[in-house]
Amino acid sequence: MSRLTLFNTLTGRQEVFEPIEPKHVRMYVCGVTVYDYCHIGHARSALVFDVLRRYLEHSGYAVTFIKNFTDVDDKIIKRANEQGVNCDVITKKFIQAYHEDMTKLGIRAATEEPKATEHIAVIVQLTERLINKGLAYVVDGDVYFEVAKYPEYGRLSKRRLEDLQVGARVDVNERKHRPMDFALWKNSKPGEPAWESPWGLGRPGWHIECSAMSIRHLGETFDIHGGGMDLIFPHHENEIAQSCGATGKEFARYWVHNGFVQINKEKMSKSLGNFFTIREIFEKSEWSEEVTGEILRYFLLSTHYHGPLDFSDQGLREAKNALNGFYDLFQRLDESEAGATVDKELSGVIERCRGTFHSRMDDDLNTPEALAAFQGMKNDVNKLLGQGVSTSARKTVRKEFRSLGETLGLFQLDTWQFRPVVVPIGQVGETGAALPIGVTRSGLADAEIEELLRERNQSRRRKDFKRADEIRTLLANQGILIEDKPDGTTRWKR
RNA sequence: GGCGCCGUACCCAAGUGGUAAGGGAGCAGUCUGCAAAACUGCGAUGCAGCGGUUCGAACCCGCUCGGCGCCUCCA
Repeated sequence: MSRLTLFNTLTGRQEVFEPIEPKHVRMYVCGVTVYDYCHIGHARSALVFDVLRRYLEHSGYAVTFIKNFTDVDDKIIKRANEQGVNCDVITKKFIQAYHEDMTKLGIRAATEEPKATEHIAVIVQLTERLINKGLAYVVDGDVYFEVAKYPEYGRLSKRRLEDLQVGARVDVNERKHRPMDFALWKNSKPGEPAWESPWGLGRPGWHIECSAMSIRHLGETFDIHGGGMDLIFPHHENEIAQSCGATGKEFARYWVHNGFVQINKEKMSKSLGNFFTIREIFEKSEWSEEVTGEILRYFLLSTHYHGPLDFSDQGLREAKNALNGFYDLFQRLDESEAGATVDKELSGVIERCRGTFHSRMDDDLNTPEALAAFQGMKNDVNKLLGQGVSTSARKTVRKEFRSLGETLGLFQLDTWQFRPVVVPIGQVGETGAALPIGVTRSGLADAEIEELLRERNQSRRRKDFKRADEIRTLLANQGILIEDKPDGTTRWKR
């Protein structure tokens, strides 16, 4: 087991993580409201918790990971009305889009991905429980949680009720006892999705669904609850009030929140219109889907999850250049060579990287430091490679990058080549159709490249460097980079 | 009005009491027919500013300046 520590928003401190069950972690993360495509901010949040989940598993825990879809909500209804379709047309479409985007990013599906609309009965039960306890009240088919009845309200977001009421916008809903009270159940208007309930036809409020689904899938008390910083208040504060109010037990023990993705130091958001969707970035990328996914992961993990992160093309380019170095090394590791003079030193290098990686990740998932550990191993291996490393030791190194990198979703590709689709010369442009993603640079088939390199090396042997350089230029124009090795052969990459 | 975050080299970014990781870009060198890659070297006497605590502070305390977030839906 690891000695993982996590920054817990609830206590405001970094704490040693100890799950309720020794070898089993139960975590819940607030997913997305499915009314539009996801942007990079959603990607960051999803990635952070994917990495947390993977690292816990890597550390020997079994993890039950629940991530919900909010599929009943004002914004969804609005969007459906605009398009003159049923809500489930909208939600189905964007749930599918979500899965597509996450797959491209290498983010694994959660153990369960429950939907609010499939938990109406549980939501109703929980609401009844709160009414019976005197913590909620019914007004004309609406049900509200009475915040004043939960004395600990504000303990997550460190706010006092009095402070909130001063500057907060006055709620126009006069049916509430107090402005801070929030809806558990909403009386539905005609044309809105509605379910039978003891209070008439209606639909659930936003916060109650997460309490209901997390309790349903993980129990009344579980280990980790996560989401973006913006959910701390009021969403998570309300979840705590509802859940603890209903069960009388602690809800989640560790609250983990990720920082925002920003554009020019401003929060990326729909209202500001300064957001990039995940699919837009993949579409615009000049690299293949796999490579683009890895660039994005490297970029997003190069900043600690708790802080803000400014999204930029330059940042992406730097991530790509950093990754180039790793895959250049992997290519050299694939080449075989006799000699094993420094194999022993190499195992020391691996051990050191492994130790650093774990201690840095244990420290509140310090992924920037973890990446630095990989850089260190890369540099050390590069130095040793010139001194004689056996083929089996090379394989061991590559395997180590792969297994440690798996936690971050990095270093899993066989080749860092920008060509999921090879379009032999002559075929490009004939169809006139737009090229698939990743082949914007077109390319030559492997055999054609090998043939040209054969000719070039013959030229070099004849000292016909003019012809040799012509071929280099020709290949470069097709996006092929070549590197001459000391033994007279040439390696190439796209 | 309340609560909170951030300010480290050209850029990105760790470090949060013991004398500034790492990456990207740049420059110089080794190697090379040339190139690429790799390797070597160079690069903040200083961590927004000013005070204070301390043997010692980027890290703790106070004030100031600048940027941002939440309090309304938001990852």
